[in-house]
Amino acid sequence: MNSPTELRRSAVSANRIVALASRSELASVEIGLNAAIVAVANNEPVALIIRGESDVAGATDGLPFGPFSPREHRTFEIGLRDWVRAQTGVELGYAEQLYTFGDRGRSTDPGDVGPRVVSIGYLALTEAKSSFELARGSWNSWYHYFPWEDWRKGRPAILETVIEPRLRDWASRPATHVSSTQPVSRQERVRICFGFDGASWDEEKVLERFELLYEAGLVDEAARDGRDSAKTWQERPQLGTPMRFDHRRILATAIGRVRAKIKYRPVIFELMPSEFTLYELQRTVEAILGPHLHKQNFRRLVEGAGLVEPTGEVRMRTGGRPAKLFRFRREVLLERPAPGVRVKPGKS
Amino acid sequence: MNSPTELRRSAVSANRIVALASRSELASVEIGLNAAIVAVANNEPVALIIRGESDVAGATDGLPFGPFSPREHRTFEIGLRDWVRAQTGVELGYAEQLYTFGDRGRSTDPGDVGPRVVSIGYLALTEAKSSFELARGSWNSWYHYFPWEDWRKGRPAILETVIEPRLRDWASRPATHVSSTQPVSRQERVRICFGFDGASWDEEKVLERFELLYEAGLVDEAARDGRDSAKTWQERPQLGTPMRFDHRRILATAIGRVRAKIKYRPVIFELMPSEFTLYELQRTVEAILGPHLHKQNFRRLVEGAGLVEPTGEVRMRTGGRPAKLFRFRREVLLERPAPGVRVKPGKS
DNA sequence: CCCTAATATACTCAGATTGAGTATATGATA
DNA sequence: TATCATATACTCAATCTGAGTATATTAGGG
Repeated sequence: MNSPTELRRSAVSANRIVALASRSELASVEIGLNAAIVAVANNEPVALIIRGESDVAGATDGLPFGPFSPREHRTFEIGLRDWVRAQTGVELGYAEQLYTFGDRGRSTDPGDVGPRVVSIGYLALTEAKSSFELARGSWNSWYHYFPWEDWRKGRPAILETVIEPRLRDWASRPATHVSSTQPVSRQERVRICFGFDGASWDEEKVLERFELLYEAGLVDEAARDGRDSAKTWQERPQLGTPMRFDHRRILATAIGRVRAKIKYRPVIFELMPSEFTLYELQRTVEAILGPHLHKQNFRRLVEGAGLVEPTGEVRMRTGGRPAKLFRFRREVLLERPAPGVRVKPGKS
Repeated sequence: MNSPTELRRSAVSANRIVALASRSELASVEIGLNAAIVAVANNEPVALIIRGESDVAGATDGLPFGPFSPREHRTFEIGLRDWVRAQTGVELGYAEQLYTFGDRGRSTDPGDVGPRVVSIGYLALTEAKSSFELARGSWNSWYHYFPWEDWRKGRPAILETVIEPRLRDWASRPATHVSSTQPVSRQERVRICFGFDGASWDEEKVLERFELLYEAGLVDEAARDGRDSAKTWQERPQLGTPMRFDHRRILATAIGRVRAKIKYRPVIFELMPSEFTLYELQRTVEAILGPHLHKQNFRRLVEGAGLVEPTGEVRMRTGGRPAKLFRFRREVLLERPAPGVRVKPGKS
């Protein structure tokens, strides 16, 4: 088995396909880089938001956006760091590519067949500096844009009062396009994504939830893009602050990715100062993940995994017994395959 | 906190940045879609390979590659499925975006400043059909391209005999560019990626390992791209079959992603026929992950997680007691947040 | 100066999960 | 019908995990 059985009748060589790629129909694509720059400030998870002119639907907020110029930059990431620094004054720590967005019908101009902007979304993590140090933009809470993701005070009321009834309504209507590639019913998708009927809430499904609200026409972007589903609502509540272009979708992707990532990579420390107490670390994790964690077990986990080491110092005036200060043990990266904050929600 | 503190002095609006994106320096980027189409045939993990004309270094093998034409396709994925079907006759099951590759110096033509091809890599999983059903291309074993990843018969000898001495040599030489963004020494990277000095082997680090070999100039692609490190070797062994463009890098990314993914999503069933025995399932998982698993615990895990249900039928002529046939229980998707084959290697 | 509130840190314990073993069932084959 | 080879079932100890109680150490009020 596994012997290469290249079929000789394949007349079209890969070379010809590459040649195809040079034809004009392809040259009309433009590439932009979008950065979801995430930080935690005062236990609030924030993203760096640039306010621009209103789009046709009145949205002003957007993510930092920069052109990718092949001549200047050897890689996407170098380009990204460059213009983020130039535009906002922020020096990115950790950065990873998220997703490349290129769907038609996501732009402001739904019918366009002209040059399309393909945007490569990046997730970047950084320590929250004071807003006054920003050359441009501001740190806004995630939950400004995704109020239904904010579980820090328990299940957000907006789920019961607004989202659930409308999504159930939408799910009960027949799908416009019955597609065979979609084996799961609307009902089931709604149930799983939003944890209705006793299904559990998966904090990582941020994008799936946003996509569902978009499909159902319940977010402003759907109306702006002229989706039919948006027209079926008599009056539509505003679910979170809308963003320009498809930036809210990119931010949703970023939030989902961070929430998943801190569980298996020690990226949480990108958001922390160099020295911190274990409780500060826990609060930061909670800011990202949502519900509170069991304090004692969190400590056991973090220390047991060798993620941190005490500096020897303590922090006074904590309101009680002084807290030991810790720093990130970079060496874990060399010791364990995938060290992360593998936490599960608990009591207290 | 978290009140939007947009600074008024930000004169450059996001709109102007978007306008920038329309300038000619950006219009010169072309987009291609690459698919790493993965299957398992006779317990061998394979990818669909297209053989084309030799590149300057003599590499002929490549991944299926197709242009992305914005006019024709609403989304990348639709475009991908379309030309994969047209080119190879394969109907893709599961597909997910992997990564967008755009580094300069990765192309055949290192000094180019002209139009750059940005390729969006996709991972697709499919049930292995007979090679004769392929309109074009052939199913080749992964390990053809990455022999050091094949741990099915224990640690591959090539690691000891060829890779380790050369990587140690390379690691002991000073880095050409001492970069502050690279806090980990060459020695440490080599140790962690390849599991030397008692470090554990992480089967997911496929890309990291390939990148390291590339940096060290030990794979043919590095010589082709004119990397200095490749010139330092008197005679260079061929480490795996080279591929055209940066397709081996894309394939490495794909392998790493599948290996990670089957642990937390039930994608393994995309590679299986609709009915199978538990041992067949285990063999497929082993083909993807490498070392063998503990049989009894594997069964307990898979059944316990509700991933499969018996069909009631049995498969005779297994060489012993007949094996029950199972099918994938699609309902798990609706029950558990992230069901996958969370397996760890074991004995027997 | 001592008591109390508040927080940090330490220890305990039962139930669940996991690694790894042994035992039994059953068809194919000689 | 004995034996082989494989499938399947059961067992058990070690570890991990969720969740609780107990103790230490400061700040601040009287």
